[in-house]
This record gives sequence, C-alpha cells and structure tokens, in this order.
Amino acid sequence: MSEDINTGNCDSCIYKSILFEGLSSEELRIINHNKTVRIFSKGEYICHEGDEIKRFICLKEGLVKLYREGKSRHEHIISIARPMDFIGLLGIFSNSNYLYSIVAIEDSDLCLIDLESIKSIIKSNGTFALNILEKMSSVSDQVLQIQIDLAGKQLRGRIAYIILLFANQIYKTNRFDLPISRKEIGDLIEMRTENVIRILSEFRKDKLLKIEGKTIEVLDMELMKKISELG
Amino acid sequence: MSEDINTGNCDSCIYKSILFEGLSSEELRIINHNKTVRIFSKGEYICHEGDEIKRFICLKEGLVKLYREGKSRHEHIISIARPMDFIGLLGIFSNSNYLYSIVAIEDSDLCLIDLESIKSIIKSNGTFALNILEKMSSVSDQVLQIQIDLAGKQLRGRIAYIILLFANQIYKTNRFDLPISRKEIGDLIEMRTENVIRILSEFRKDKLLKIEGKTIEVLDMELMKKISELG
DNA sequence: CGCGGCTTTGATGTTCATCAAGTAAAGTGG
DNA sequence: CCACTTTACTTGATGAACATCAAAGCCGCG
Repeated sequence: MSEDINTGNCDSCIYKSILFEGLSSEELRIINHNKTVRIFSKGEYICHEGDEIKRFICLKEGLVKLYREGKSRHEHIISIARPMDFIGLLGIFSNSNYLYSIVAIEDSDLCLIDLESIKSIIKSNGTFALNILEKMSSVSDQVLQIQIDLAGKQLRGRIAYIILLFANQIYKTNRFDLPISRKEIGDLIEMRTENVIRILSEFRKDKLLKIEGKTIEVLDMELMKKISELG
Repeated sequence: MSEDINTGNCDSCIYKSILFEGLSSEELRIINHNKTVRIFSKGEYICHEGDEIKRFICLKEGLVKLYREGKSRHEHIISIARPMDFIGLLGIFSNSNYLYSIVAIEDSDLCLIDLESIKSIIKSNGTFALNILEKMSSVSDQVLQIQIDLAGKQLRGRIAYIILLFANQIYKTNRFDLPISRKEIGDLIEMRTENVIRILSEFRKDKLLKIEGKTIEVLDMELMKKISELG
C-alpha cells in the first residue's frame, strides 16, 4: 500500500466528537500514530472475506457495500453504508477474520486504525468502551432489522423498501442517483435482476416513480410507504 | 413480581468464569445485590417488545425464543437461544426499549441483572468491557448469519438448515425432541405451516428423517448437509 | 469496432402460499 | 371424568408469485 497516507490529525476528523470524545491527549496520540488515511476508488476492495482483521475501518466520506459470497448462489449484499454507519464494527470483536468483503461503490475516504490500539484504549477508558458498545449495538441492530424486514416481504414490497431506504436514509431526498446496478439491487434484496427491472417498470407505469437510467425520483411517497409496509 | 428470589451468590454461577471473570469482589458484590434470579415457566414472557430495557437478561438454564411481531404478517422468530448464547445482549446498548419479545419455550432459569450496574462496571473495568464487547459481537454475528443463510435458500434448504441447527448446534445429537411447533418452525424460517409439514413428510419418505410427533431423528446427515447448503 | 456486461421485455415452468377439509391431540368447564 | 372447544397437525387441489430461459438493444471500454 505505497499510496497510504497519514494526513491531518484527528482533531479535524468528523468522528472526533462522536467516537473519540473524552479520549486523553495521550490516547488520541496513540490513535493518530497508528492510523492510515486513504482514498479508495470506486470498485476498490477495502477488505476481503477471510482476511485477517487488523484494523478498524472508519468511513469518513463516500459509500461502500458489504457483502458475502454465497456458497451456492450469487453474492449477497448485507449492507450499503455511509459515513457514521459504523459498519466497520460488525463482527470485528468476535472474529479474527472478516466474514464479508467491503468494496467502495463511490470514491471513498477511509481511516484505518490499528485494532490493537483500539482494544488497548477500550481497556483503559470505560467511557470509550461504552461508546463503542453503543455504536456496535446500533449497527448490528440496523443491519439485522433490514434483513428481518425484507424476509417477510414479497418482491414489490422489497423494491419499495429499498427505494425508500435510499430516498430517506441514505440520500434524504426524493430524487437521487442509484449508486448500484439493477443486478446489485437484486443481490441486496434477494431477487433476480429481471424482476428488479420489471417491478421498477411497473412502478414507473403506475406513476410511483420517475426513472431515467440510474436517476430515480419518488413521485408518490405515501403509496410507496404503504407498499413497503404491506408488501 | 412477588415470586422473585435472589438465591445463591454469583460464585456458583455458570457465567462467573465466562462473563464475570476478573471482576473485583466489590464489583461482584454490586452485581450480586442488583440481580434477580427466577424460574420462568414454559410459555411465560421474559420481556415484551416495546418494554423499557432495565435489566440484562442471563439465561442460566432452559430455552427461549426471541421474536418480533410483524406489522402486516404473522410473528417472525429471530432466534432460539440456549444458555451461553448471550441473547440478552442483542440491542440493549443502542435502544431504551426492546425491539422484540422473549418467551420461555422450556421452563427456564434466568438471572436478571440491573443494566445500570452493568454499565457502571463497564466504565470502570476495561477487561470486562472488552469481554462484553466480544460476546455482543458474537451473538450479533450468529443471529445475522442465520438470517443471511436462510435468505438465499428455498423451502427444502431452509428445513434442512434448521433441522441441522437443532441437531448440531442446540442438542448436539442426531435424535432430539423439537421444542417448538410446526407453526413456530414456519415463523422461524419464514414459510407456511403446511409447507413445513409437507417437506418434513417428504424427508421422512426419502429416509432422511425419522419423525414421531415432536421427536426427530436425522438418518442421513451428509445428504441433509448437502440439501441445506445447496437448497 | 467488437466484445462483454448491463438493461429490458416476453414466454414458460417451478415453487410456494392459499384455500379447503379432515384427523388427532390437548386443554376446559361442568 | 367426560363432553366440548380449541389448537396442532396433515393431505390435496388451485392459483399466484417468482425464477429461469431466451432474445435483443444498449453502453462503455479496450
């Protein structure tokens, strides 16, 4: 990783006040000296399923997908994560190797912090420990919640659910550019590409959505919510 | 809860060496004074979806199911948990109220520890904090893993998966009594009761299983594994 | 310019939920 | 303890939902 850089100190980091609040200057120094900051290009792997977990992954800017290769079938996307989603916490304290791969789906700005340093600070700083605990609990909840929500729905409901997730959670606007392909949507909500397309077309014909390539606009938010909930 | 009791000190508890190892005698005293030990009968609720989370739930003996009421559909069982599964850790640090209900499906021996006491010890004891972190990471992983595994399978594969989970993970024997009804199996792996029965019958006809009411015996473990993986 | 991956639509068959109907088992009240 | 009610279990038939197959247009990239 010759292109690794270590610029800026943690004072200017968005995570300073959220994750590292209350750390002593010595603890911050440890973090600062054991981190790597780097931009990952769209499509680049941040970690591979099976790799040893050595660093705590912090997404500062961008968008990533976290997925697992199915043994029998195609890949299954577990989560699309933004900064502040703390997706890097998933499973890192119970496994020595990653159970999934993480790939940048937009150019992304990452901070990789040595995991042993994090652990040593957890041991010495209870407030930090509780903070990490809360974040981990939260990210696990969120990811699990989505899996459970999707499990009970049929295709139209799943598409509505994921469209709303992009519109309300990720981009916070009715009109946005899908960051992933139709095929990847299928991998995310467990359905065939053809059916993703078919149902998007149906929603277009029913004036629920306006679709231009990757650009989606939600026209009837209320009906969309109903389909998502009941579907 | 007039029947609450607080018998035995933590020294004789199965969790002593696993969860509370390294606690000072003062910390153990806090736990001991802020816990409630009680037997919950089969069918009894341990917590309800929506209840405020006040206590850390420790399953000492027995079997519980953790589930969520679907808004539109029937209930969805998230996990069947034994002692040592640390199911009580799911979501308790990120929510003030339970996202699910927990019910005893066998007579179960529980220890309920005041959550604030646990949190205060986390703050003062880093090793304990890291220990909790590992257990939480582990239980989240396990639960999520099952949801993801099931998502990609069709009915025969799901039934095989859940039968193997009971045989290998929970009871660790080829022959066991199902602790839940056919309907509950359906709620656990997201399929209709009728199809649970139908596929169990198929497996019986194909000499994969021997079935007598609730008693199940796996006759062909290898083929079962294949169906589970490929299904 | 041609190749491969993404997108789209249509046709077809499989998988599964739903409906229906009946038997067995388990709890309930007199 | 027995009639009664309810709940669990089981099988078959039917249609809806969905995967799969096929074919063609599109787009970006070497």
